[in-house]
Amino acid sequence: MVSRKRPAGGLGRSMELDVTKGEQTRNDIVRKSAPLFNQKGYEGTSLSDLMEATGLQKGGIYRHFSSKEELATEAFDYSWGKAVSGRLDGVAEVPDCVNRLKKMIDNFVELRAGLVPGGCPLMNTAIEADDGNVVLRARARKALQNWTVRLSKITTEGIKKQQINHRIDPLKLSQLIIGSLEGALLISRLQNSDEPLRAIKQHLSEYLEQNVRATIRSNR
Amino acid sequence: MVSRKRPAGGLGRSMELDVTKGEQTRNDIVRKSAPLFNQKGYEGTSLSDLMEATGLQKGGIYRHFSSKEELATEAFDYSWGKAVSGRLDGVAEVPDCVNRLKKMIDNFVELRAGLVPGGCPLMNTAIEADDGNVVLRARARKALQNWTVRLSKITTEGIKKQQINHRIDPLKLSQLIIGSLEGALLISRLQNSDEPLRAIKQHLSEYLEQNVRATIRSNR
DNA sequence: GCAAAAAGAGACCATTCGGTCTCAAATAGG
DNA sequence: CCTATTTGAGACCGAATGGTCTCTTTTTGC
Repeated sequence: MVSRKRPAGGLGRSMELDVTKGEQTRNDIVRKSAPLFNQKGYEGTSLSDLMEATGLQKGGIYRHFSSKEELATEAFDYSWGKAVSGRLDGVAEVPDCVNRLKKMIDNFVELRAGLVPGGCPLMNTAIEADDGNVVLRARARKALQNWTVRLSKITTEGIKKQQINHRIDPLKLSQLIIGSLEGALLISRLQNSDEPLRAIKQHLSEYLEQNVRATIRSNR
Repeated sequence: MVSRKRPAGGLGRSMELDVTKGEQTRNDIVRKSAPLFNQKGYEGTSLSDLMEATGLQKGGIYRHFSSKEELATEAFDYSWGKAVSGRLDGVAEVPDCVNRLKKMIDNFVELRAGLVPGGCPLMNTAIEADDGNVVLRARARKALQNWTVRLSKITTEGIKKQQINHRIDPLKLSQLIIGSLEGALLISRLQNSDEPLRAIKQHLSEYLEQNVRATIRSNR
């Protein structure tokens, strides 16, 4: 494991783009364990669960990860990555910044199922790790931070382009949107109903149009 | 344990209002374990934790509860009861229904700390039990249901008294408020900042005044 | 104050937990 | 093809888990 890996442009035996057997297995472990961690939580997911899901024995798993926590961390990153990319899917293509925010909200509401089994990784991890695992909590914080910044940039751009009211605080707006969506998701999951999510989408949409979008002649 | 309890009006030896030693202990166990469950979760709270918190041995605890789950359930009810009573504190006294909703929101935002250690029991339990413990999940659902109905009644009364726009759907409004508050709480906890909570309070307040309160002459 | 009932301590139990280590099998570079 | 390295199986470990049961101590009603 020194410096002999990745045969450069070698079109050798591997069919999966220069990926060593070990690396492939490692990725598989993360990919297969991510839904488990998201559904059952860090503590709720046992080594036996992971063995069953991956089809490996302990030795096989611990060969690639030094601890359950390390695996859980990477699994969270994997789940979060999927969630974020889903929510931002097609967002960049929308020219108007208010519509871009609305598109993101729409993605959140519509894609919530199927994308990542077990609900929003951020919410799940934030709550479980809140009074416990510091590593995971830090990861969740970073994830939220990252998402917030992404949204804020849209708003900032919108203000610059005079599409968004310049009195709007980008950070606050981002937190408002994220909080509202996460809260509605919580209610929706508990009630087994899409209604709360659709209601918040409607609510935020009206708010964005009425209070966020720059008026034609926004003088004061 | 037949029918010899509670000496009626007997001002006998008990100083705590006719409460048997056993009942007292039982209550103590619930009261002392509730914060633990709310902070560390159901799975995250071990029997040893409970023994330490209550100052009892296993035998002492299991004398009063048949399982950890039974205790956790009662502990949730206890925590939730405290949370609800805190949030509704002084609400009934407010005459105007819109102001009553605002008072409840205010209570939620201001009393969030100190009341119940570990955050909102509903959110915590809902998420941990979502893909696991069915008993606790049912309890969380019921709690949400109860809270929703309480808010809805305020809105319904407001509509009848012509304080609230009759086109408002009480159930949807309740879910909007609850979802927004819970979501903001999640963000606030993760960021260690009150700001998101204060922002949602402001946001909801404006929404209530502009879109929910009945206008003097609400004709269409 | 006494006898009966309730309460609690704590030894004990099987099971599962996360984690380690050895050794055989599979892979990979020359 | 052949050997060095990587990979994975699985026996093993101590600690901790939730739960049971017996026996002493305390409370209780009379």
